[in-house]
Amino acid sequence: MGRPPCCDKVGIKKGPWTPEEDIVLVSYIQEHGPGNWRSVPTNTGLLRCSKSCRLRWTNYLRPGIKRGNFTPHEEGMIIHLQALLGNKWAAIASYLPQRTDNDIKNYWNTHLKKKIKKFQSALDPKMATSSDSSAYQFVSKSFSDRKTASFDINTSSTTATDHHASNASLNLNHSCSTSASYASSTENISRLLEGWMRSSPKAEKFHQSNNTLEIFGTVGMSKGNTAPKSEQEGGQFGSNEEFESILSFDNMSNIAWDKSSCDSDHLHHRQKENLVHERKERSENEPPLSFIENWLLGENGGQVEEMMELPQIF
DNA sequence: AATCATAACAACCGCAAAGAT
DNA sequence: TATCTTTGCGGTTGTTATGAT
Repeated sequence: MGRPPCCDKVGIKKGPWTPEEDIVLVSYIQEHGPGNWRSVPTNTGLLRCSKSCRLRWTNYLRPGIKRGNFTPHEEGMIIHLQALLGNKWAAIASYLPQRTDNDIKNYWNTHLKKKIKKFQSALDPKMATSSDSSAYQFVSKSFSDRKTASFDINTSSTTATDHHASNASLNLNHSCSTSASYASSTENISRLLEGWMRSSPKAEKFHQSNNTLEIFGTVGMSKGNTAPKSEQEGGQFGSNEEFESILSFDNMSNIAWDKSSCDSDHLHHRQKENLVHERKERSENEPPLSFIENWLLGENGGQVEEMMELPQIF
């Protein structure tokens, strides 16, 4: 006999939360702060298990959460980070302000995985069948192999692969569905907490520990890695070779990993440690991923937007 | 208009790590 | 140190909405 589920008690409600339940939960957290979830159902009268309450708060009711409509920038971040970290959704979420791990995970599973698969198919049907190739490896290999493709997800037209084409472009114009109508009501509930988040020391502490860092304006290419000049000329690669030089393993392996490259004052300590830890784990078995790491950890503030637009494969 | 298929995403489950006692 | 409790995480499922036939 296995372990009984946490919510199998008689009278424990499951399924979608109602606005009324949300209000009860938010009101309670507004007063007591998040945490001690075990006592929440008891103290609020909610017929929910503690886990459900925590999840509802974390994924929906918590202030500052952005729902739906992932920007191309965010898509790029997710793809890069997934390639770098794997399915560490919590770690990935820590780099995306206002997004929850659940949201990112769902978006990856329902959107990005398909897009990448489609892109893989367009470039190399054989690679597309290989389930263990990460997006990063795939992209790297593709460009190392000097294969190019034009791919427009928006029109669902995949023009495979003119091997003589000079430019690679993949316009993943996201086609996110509109947010559920109920989402807007949770936004309203979240707004109720804004004043509380500003005024309560307890809430402030919570906010700092949970809210992700606004890294977009603070990281970019490290000093050692010069951004392509075409970036300054409008955010496009001038040639396939230039693009390839950014993405190929050969080039990346020339960039030595150095913990000191993490030393941006702007980067959250935990994020640094996460990446350092991940890096150590991978370093023995895999080629360096220094490019992406430097891109994530570097100091060229304000260039990230441009960087994300440069490799338009994503 | 009805039915079926697919997409999107909210929520649950079980495991593991961290923290408390 | 050992045990118990709490929390966090990732995989998976269930429900609803939307589109196609």
